[in-house]
Amino acid sequence: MPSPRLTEKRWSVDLEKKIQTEHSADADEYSQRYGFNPDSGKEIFVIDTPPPYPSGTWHIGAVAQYSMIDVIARSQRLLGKEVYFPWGVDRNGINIEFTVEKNTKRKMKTYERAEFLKLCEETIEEFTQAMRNTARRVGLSCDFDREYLTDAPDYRSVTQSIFVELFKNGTIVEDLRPNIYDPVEGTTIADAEVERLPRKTKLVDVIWQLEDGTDVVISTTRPELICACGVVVVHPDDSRYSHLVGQKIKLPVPVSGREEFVEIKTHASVKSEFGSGVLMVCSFGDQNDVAVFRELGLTPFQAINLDGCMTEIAEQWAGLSVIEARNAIIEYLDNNGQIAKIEERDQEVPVSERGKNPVEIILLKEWYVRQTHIQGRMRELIEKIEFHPVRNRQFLLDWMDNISIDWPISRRRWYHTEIPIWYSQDEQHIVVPPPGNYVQPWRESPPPGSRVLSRETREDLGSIEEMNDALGTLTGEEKVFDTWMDSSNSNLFVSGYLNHPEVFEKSFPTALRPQGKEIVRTWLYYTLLKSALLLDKPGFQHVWIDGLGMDPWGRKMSKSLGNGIDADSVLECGAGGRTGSWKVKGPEKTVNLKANKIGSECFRLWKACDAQVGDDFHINPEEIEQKYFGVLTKLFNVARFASQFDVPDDLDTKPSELAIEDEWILHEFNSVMSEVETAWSNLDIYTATQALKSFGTGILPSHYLEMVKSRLYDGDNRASWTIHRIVRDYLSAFSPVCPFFCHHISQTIYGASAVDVDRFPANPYGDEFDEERSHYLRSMTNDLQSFNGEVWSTKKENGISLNQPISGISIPESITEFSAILQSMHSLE
RNA sequence: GGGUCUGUGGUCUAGGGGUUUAUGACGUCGCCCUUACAAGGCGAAGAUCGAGGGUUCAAUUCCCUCCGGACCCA
Repeated sequence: MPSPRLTEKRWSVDLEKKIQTEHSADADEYSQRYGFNPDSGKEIFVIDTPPPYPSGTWHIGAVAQYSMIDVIARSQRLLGKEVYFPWGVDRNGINIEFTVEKNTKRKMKTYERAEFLKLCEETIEEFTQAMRNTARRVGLSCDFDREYLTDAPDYRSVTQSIFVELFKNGTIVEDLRPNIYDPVEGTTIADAEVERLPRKTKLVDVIWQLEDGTDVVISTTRPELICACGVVVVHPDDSRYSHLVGQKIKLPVPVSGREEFVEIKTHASVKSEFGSGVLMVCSFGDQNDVAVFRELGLTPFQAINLDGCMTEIAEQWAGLSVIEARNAIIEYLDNNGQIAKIEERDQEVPVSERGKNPVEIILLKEWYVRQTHIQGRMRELIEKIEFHPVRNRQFLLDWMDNISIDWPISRRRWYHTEIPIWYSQDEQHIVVPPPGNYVQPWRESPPPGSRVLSRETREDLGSIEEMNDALGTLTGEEKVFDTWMDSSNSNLFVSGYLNHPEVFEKSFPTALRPQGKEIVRTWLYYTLLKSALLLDKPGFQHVWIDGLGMDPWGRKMSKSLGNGIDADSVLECGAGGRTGSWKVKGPEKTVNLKANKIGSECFRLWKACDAQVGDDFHINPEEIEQKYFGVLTKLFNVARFASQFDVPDDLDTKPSELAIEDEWILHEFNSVMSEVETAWSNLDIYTATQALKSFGTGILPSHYLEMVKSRLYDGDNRASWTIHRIVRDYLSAFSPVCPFFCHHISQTIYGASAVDVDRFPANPYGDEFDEERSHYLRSMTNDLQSFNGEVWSTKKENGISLNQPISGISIPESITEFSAILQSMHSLE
């Protein structure tokens, strides 16, 4: 073999790492390659990448998903778009507060606020650095120079400006409403942040009495809320109780500062078969209570305070925690003979997603984004968005069907974006900063140019400088925003809203929102809501919703199950002679998975080939290696083989007199390439990668290369033109999936990197492309393949080695045009 | 408990009323060092298309029920 230009014997993870290091070594070269240049004149394609939340480890499923977003970014560049692939990190939120609390064994509220914020910032920066490394390692072609952090002043100022904008247009309101509240963490949370855990609860049948002394049994799991009971209801069709309706019933425990009788009414929400079929409605046991209070126009009581303790109306139980009060009241009722029965029940208790604390519904003055009024319009706007896969649009629509209350956006936490408001002394006015300022009202005065608004009418009354005297002492708002208030601006931020209006003009609606399906109800929904409220636009052109990474048995990966797989261990598997080994808890026993070499290219190839977008995918490192490392080896060898033959000077101009087998493979290649181009345009990674993989490991090496080997060795430059043209263009088309692999090979053989190609490779026939001729040649493919297979197996059966001559085999009529080459290929006699 | 999605050889996947004796890949088994590649080649075995009903001349495909998984909700 003449010496190949590609000198490495094989593809390896060490080679991959070397290429990767060189690739990011020169920062200028890197940003030339992957940076966003809005003035390039190309069509702009902005990707609203999901800013990951740094928590110490980056979930391998998320990394896999992210690498596919990179495939999209790179394929869009290949198609000639000006791609902005941002690198953002979501760093606001209660998670990092918990981490700091855990690390220092001190609760947040025992700190000075500023001191605590500093601890959070330092801790999250460490986690962020680990994440940046993984992002580079998996080959993300993000514009790392423009990294955005959601806790940085530039990002937070956008969140704050958008809040002011929405306040002015009437979409943000302040109100005293029932809110879901986590008493342990001391903050309001949104519907979307509540989850349910199974617990044992006591269902208590309490004996109440009517005015005339008749006993009525009412079942409840929350006897401590009797003091907040506003009405007792039965089902309108329940004949057992119809005589009760309209009567008054006495609360079975002493209360303070309220009427001790309530009326009995009917309500359709009562489940007659539950307990005794008589229901006490309290402010607020659950969402249904809230609804009943609203429908019947009752005035709610405040039974639980911000610390999760009973208020004054609970009489002698005031000041006790909810649980203490429950036990004490059960005991009290029992001593008075007012308990008919107590039953242990399994119940799903609503808890906060982050703190896992049972939540309460209490009345609080909070800030809200109005959303119920705009659902219809949002549906119209969503119609204009293309979903990938189409069926995942349903997740969004289902969630929207369930929206019945506004979105509470204020939180009583610290490491979040502050609500940018100061209140005047008489509380009638509010002061908001001018756009472009990040403010911290809990420790700062309003910046110059701040505006004074009427708290009630939102009317702009003038600047702070003009109004200063009328305001008195200002009080800064201490509350902060729900983190989704920040992250739901990501598409606006990366598209240039407020900061780069001329870019925003060209790039909104944002070209693509890629994300996982588990955050449709939050990130996707809230982002679309913002776009609708602010701009009355759809927010995105495409939404790409991927499935989740599961363990090898299809279960969710979690710490408690012990079935997690660390992303870095897979990416580094095979580097520096290290192999990978994973102990993963399976459904029956712990399994030890082993692999010798994976790396980023193999990992990306696996995800691109093995899972359709939207389907959950099983992550098994053994399988990734077994199925896909060999593909890289094969492709590498094809290129290495080609690289021993001189590269023609002009690969762009097709020689006029090609042999029929050259023509044939070019047409086969063309047809694959047009399928790939279409697939890349449709964000269809699976189809593009599959098509390339099967051509590159199948028909190209097994049939074409075998046919033309001798011509190549003989220095036939039509054959070498054909193979080099195909390899070069193939690498370009494949570069989105395995960028370092393709970069290295193309750079070595052709002196130009496949990752820099910004036009999808052209059909070598150009204007002379003859559809009929193409069809005619490709119609012979099957016969060629089976003829070759037949010769190979016949030789084998007869113990003839493949390079020895064989006689008595005739070439089928359908492929007689290939007679000459087939004869020499197989040494037919 | 409800909604949405999903279930194809050991594993992963294609297809989506008849052209299917179900595609391809990996793995398994047998044979072969063949001048890029044993990280290769040739060949073989392996699936009542989750289970049960129904619609139809015909179901892996459509419908229903159930079972398993995922996501979401009460």
